[in-house]
Amino acid sequence: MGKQMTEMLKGTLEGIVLALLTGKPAYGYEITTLLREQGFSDIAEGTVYALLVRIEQKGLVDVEKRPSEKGPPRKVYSLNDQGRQELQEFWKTWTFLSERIEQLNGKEK
Amino acid sequence: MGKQMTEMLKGTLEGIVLALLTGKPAYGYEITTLLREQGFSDIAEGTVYALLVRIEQKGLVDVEKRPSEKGPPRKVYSLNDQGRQELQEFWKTWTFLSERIEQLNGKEK
DNA sequence: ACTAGTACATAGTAGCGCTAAGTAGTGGAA
DNA sequence: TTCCACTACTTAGCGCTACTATGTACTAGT
Repeated sequence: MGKQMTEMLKGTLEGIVLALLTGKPAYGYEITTLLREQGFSDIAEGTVYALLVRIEQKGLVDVEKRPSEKGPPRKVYSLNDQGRQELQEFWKTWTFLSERIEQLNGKEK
Repeated sequence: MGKQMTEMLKGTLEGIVLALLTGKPAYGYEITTLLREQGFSDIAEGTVYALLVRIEQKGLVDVEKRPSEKGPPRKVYSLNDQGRQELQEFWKTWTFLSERIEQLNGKEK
């Protein structure tokens, strides 16, 4: 990751993961793969797992352990009501910020 | 500031300030005021000054000291070539990130 | 036995915005 | 003339988050 991207992900990655979880539950390894496919090609595994621990402790997701055919058991995370609410606030904050920034983009030159 | 916004500003605030500096030089107090007017209503003064120290040390801006009629001398910052280059990279990173996130926004629901 | 892929965990580090407290200068109100 | 408000800049310490690095554990193929 570039250093810029690393800093920018602070505060947005949580929202991104919550958004990924909307509709369909997922487990850590799966989420990491998804993120990498969607362009965050060198997201660190540890980053994702640490984030998942965090959002679980904040009570934004429900967790269920399920056996895997190919390795250790998976921890499947699904968004709960509190998580959905947090996600909504994420969108509000994001929209606000991105509007200001886009405005600055227009101004220069 | 909400905690979400605080985290989101990490990595974007520097770009925002660099963008503000495009075209017209400005000093710290002025930049803080500008940011507050543009919606970042409770940006901490210390945050801005610390950021200015940082971008000066990274060599992204030129600094000139000018007397003020109303207080201590001002430190006027202007974007230099390296700063303009950094700003360009900021836009690239921002565009990439915001496209991914906007895409997620469309997907849900 | 070895390797690769799947799956999760965590201690330590760096970077950045915030808090809080300070210094310094000017002008107006009490 | 004392006090306050505004202007203007500085900096130590804190909390949060992504990254680095390393480890554990299970399965399947060679």
